[in-house]
Amino acid sequence: MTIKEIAKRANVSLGTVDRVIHDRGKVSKETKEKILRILKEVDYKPNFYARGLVLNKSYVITALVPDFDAGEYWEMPSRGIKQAAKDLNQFGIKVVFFYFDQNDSESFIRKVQEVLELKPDGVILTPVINFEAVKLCARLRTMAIPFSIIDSNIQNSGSISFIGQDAIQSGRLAAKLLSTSTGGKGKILILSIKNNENHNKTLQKRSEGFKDFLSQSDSLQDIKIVELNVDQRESNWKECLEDILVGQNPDGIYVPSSKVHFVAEVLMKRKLKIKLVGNDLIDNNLDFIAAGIIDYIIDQRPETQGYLAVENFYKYLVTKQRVENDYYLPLDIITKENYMYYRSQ
Amino acid sequence: MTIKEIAKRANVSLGTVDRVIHDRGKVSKETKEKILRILKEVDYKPNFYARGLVLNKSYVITALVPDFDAGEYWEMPSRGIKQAAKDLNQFGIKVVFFYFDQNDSESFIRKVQEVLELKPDGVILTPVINFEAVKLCARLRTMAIPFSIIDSNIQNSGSISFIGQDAIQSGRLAAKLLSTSTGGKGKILILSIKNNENHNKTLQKRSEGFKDFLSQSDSLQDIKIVELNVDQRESNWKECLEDILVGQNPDGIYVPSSKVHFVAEVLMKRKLKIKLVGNDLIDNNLDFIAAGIIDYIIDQRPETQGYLAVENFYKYLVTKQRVENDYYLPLDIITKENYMYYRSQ
DNA sequence: TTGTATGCGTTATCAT
DNA sequence: ATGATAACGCATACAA
Repeated sequence: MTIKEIAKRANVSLGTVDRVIHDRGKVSKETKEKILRILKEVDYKPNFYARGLVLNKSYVITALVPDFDAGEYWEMPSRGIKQAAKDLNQFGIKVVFFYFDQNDSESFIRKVQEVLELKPDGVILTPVINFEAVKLCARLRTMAIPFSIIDSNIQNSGSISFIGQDAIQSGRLAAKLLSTSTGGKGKILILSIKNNENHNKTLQKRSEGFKDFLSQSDSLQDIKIVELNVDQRESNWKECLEDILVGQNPDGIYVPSSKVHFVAEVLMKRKLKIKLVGNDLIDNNLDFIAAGIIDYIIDQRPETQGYLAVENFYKYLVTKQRVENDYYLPLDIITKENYMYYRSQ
Repeated sequence: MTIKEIAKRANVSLGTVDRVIHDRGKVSKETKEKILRILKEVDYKPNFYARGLVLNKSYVITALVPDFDAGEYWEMPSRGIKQAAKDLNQFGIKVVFFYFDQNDSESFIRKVQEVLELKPDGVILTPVINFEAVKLCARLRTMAIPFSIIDSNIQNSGSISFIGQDAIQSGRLAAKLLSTSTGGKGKILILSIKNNENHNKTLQKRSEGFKDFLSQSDSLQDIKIVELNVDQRESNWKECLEDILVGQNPDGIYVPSSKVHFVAEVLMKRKLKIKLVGNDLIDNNLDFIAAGIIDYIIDQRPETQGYLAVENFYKYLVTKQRVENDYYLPLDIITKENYMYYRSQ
């Protein structure tokens, strides 16, 4: 059903119908009501193609994400964002990337400046440098630029959506898998590998969930937990790591981040048979999952997170649909027997 | 870059450019080459909206799937297909469902007749009634109607794509999870619940993969496997099931289908603590996963399968993109700690 | 308050 | 072999 046909039905011109549809006023009450009635009756849906053609708008979305080396975690959201940019290009969606150094607040602040100068139609941001990210949210609100947050959330940020993970539940899940693997007993090591003070919120929540799970289960009271950190800013951190693993010799290890491959490396080299659970099916972890050195990876689809963030803007800006506020992605359990079907979804 | 602009560059009218783009001939060799060169130079991409508007085509896709009661497996693919039909409606994609009784070949044959009479632009089919499905593929090929297969595959069918699961690997994965849960030892029961002779190909492959995994692992040679069937066509099959479970009293049970909830029911009722692994996060299994009665569910995203099948036709028919031939979906591992994020993806 | 005309980019048809 | 033009449905500027 087209506007023209509706106009004919209502005995008015299509201009009048259009004014009613867009609520531009200048229509008498009676005709407005009549047209509204017909519109509802025929369940009028504007022709997507005609609408897109005449509007011919394009939208610039900026993606403010940490830079990365190949194989690292932040490559994944970037991939998803790029793929979505490609798929949605025909609808006028353009994505401009701004990469910052996650260990350097100043670099984030500089990139924020560049983003704001661009006056984009939407911003995708990652709250890795939390304090500055919160400030950015406030500025975007006053500038009336819609934004969405991926990875981890900022409460009451005013974003159109959050797309990410439930980090606490991720930790609980890890605890379930690891404790099952060690037969519900033994010594378990929670090993955090950090390289700055900024983005350990997620690590912290995962550890919390992990411990919570073990403490709440009556049958797992025999498990002994040891919590240790390794700081990548120390020059000898790799030796530290090795010393810890050999010295502690636990039955299971949980690394609440994508850096589990560093541990896997040591286990392989030293031929240590220790159950190992970590996060994120990044390239660096892939071989260790395939070899069974890492027993389980918990993955929250970072690629999909990036993709959905862009797609959400498409829905929000182009099709004017409402978008979900909070979008928690599934916590995928990945192991030697199913990892091969998890790449490039 | 529009056709008009390209025409100006080439000093011809836009009609000529159009003839070159669509290779309709009636263009001199020199001008054709010149235009082709410019087209490549500017990387011309037709405006999606204008194209859609002027073509104004609509496509009818038929979905030939088994009927179901609420909460059963086949509800999932149907849901995905419906969702895709809704999302892609604006692009002229219309889906017509034909539900058949999976225990009655005749009903399938009747529905096939109806499908063919409709002369659809595409067919989505499920090879549950394998023999008849193979015949249908042949007829669709001669009628030049593109079709795609979901769930389980038919070799060399000539489909534009297959979207489904790797059933053997699914069985292997189940074996890994269940054997880990029983501590790598004990008695394990493979329990198939059937109600016809048609669709046990998937069950068979899963069982095969399951046994294969156990036999190939040196450390799992202590595990004793018992294989049993329950036939739902017997009036007293529920009692049979109960007798088996109580009589065998195994350490772990693998039900290679979505019907694992029937076993879970008995375990709950009889308060039996037996490790249980099955397939498909259908509504009927949901409460048992939440309660921890079912330890692991392996799910191959049946909803996504349906969605992708329709989306593939959109790509194939509307945007004329190439589509993937074989599309194996990830084997998701679902358990008490992560099931809540797997519904309505 | 209402109606009309123009254009968006592509396709397809009709003249030349 | 080439060019001109109408049509798709919608949005909008402008005329009445």
